[in-house]
Amino acid sequence: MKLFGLVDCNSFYCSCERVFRPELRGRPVIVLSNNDGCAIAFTKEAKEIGLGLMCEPYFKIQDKIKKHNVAVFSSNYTLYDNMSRRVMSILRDFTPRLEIYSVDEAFLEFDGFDDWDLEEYGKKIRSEILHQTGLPVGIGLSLTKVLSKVANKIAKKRTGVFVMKNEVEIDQALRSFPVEDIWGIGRASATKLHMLGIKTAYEFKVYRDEKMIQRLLTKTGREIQEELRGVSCLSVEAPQDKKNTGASRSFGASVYTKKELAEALAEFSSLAAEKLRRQKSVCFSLSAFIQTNFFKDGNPQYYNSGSFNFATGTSDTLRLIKAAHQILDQIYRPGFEYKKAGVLLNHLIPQNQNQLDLFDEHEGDREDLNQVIDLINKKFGARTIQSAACGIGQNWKTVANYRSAKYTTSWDEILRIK
DNA sequence: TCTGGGGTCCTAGGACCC
DNA sequence: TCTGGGGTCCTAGGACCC
Repeated sequence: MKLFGLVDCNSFYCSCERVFRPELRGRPVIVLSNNDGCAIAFTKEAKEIGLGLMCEPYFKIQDKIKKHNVAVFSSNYTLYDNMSRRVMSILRDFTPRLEIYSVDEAFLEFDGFDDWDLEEYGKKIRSEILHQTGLPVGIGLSLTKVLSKVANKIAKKRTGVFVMKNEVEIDQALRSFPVEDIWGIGRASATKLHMLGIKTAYEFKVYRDEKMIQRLLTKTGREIQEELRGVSCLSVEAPQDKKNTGASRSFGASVYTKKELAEALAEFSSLAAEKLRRQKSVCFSLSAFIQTNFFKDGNPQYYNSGSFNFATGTSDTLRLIKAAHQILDQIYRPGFEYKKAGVLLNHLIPQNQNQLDLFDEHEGDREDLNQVIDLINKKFGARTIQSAACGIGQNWKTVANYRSAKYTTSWDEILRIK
């Protein structure tokens, strides 16, 4: 019998911070989004005092933060990525069938483990990760991916591990599981299901009008229903190349000039190009957008975007910057207070399938140059070397007032023990 | 004063072709 | 009044995820 497991780190970002600041144990901790804009991660203690609303603006919760002595961190993705890698590599020791689903979650597939005490095995995985990284995880095991997600949520309320293998156990769990908490059922689908009188996962599972589900929730919803019935539709997937990528940010300060937008777009193009090269792909199209702050009601609003197609696939930073700047020439309008911009790369294919265009007069990709840039930046830190187009002052740069150190990836910032 | 970023999948409908 | 039929490809937009 095949079984699926879902391992998920508890309050991942907060836990990463706490590993290096053990005095914060038992204290509420939150982590803010880019620009310290809103809260995106919360420890149990933070949720207990009424925080925990995803993407609640920081300025709206400041009173609570002061009152309850909440520890606040800017997000430190360098640290979280590195911690994530450590967790995933431990998981790989337990099963070769592993799908890294997000920075803090992985699906595991177990085949031929029928005689094993999976509860015990789960506990072993859990204690190994805790021991080696200091991060607490929850583990759910069941017959399908969707069911393992359910099991995982239940695990978190208990000892950290929960296995449900037979129909009786599963149905009992599903009866008290709200339909809107199922993985893949968002707000819109939940509303539709409620209108059909379906409130719990169990009621969804046994709802017989499958055509109606197909019509209202499309193929995705039907598959979820099957998965609840124990019929596996979703498999554990090997990592695949991204089909799109990009980079976008809100600005730390308001931006008015074309020059600053050009710098920002150059920076985002560089970031996106690095991602492209990391997965050894090239893109055939780049689109760029600029926009004002939509939260400011009184202000005149503006959004525009444009795209640029390449005759041959490219991952060359300078070529991408040039394209982004051409788009900016077309979409920039003076007189607006800009708050956000971004670059998206589309039509990605593997670099080794890229065909050179005989008639292309273009200088082509500076592959050697890009490789050297990537190497230097990897060794000495991001943006050690970059295009001058990205600017020097960068006063639009992301704000991060509460950033912790890069404890695990930078010798300069390594933890000191007195 | 202050409101994130990066993805995937599915479907409907338009454009186009014979 | 009545205005083919069937197929493919592409894109925009919705919904969802962490």
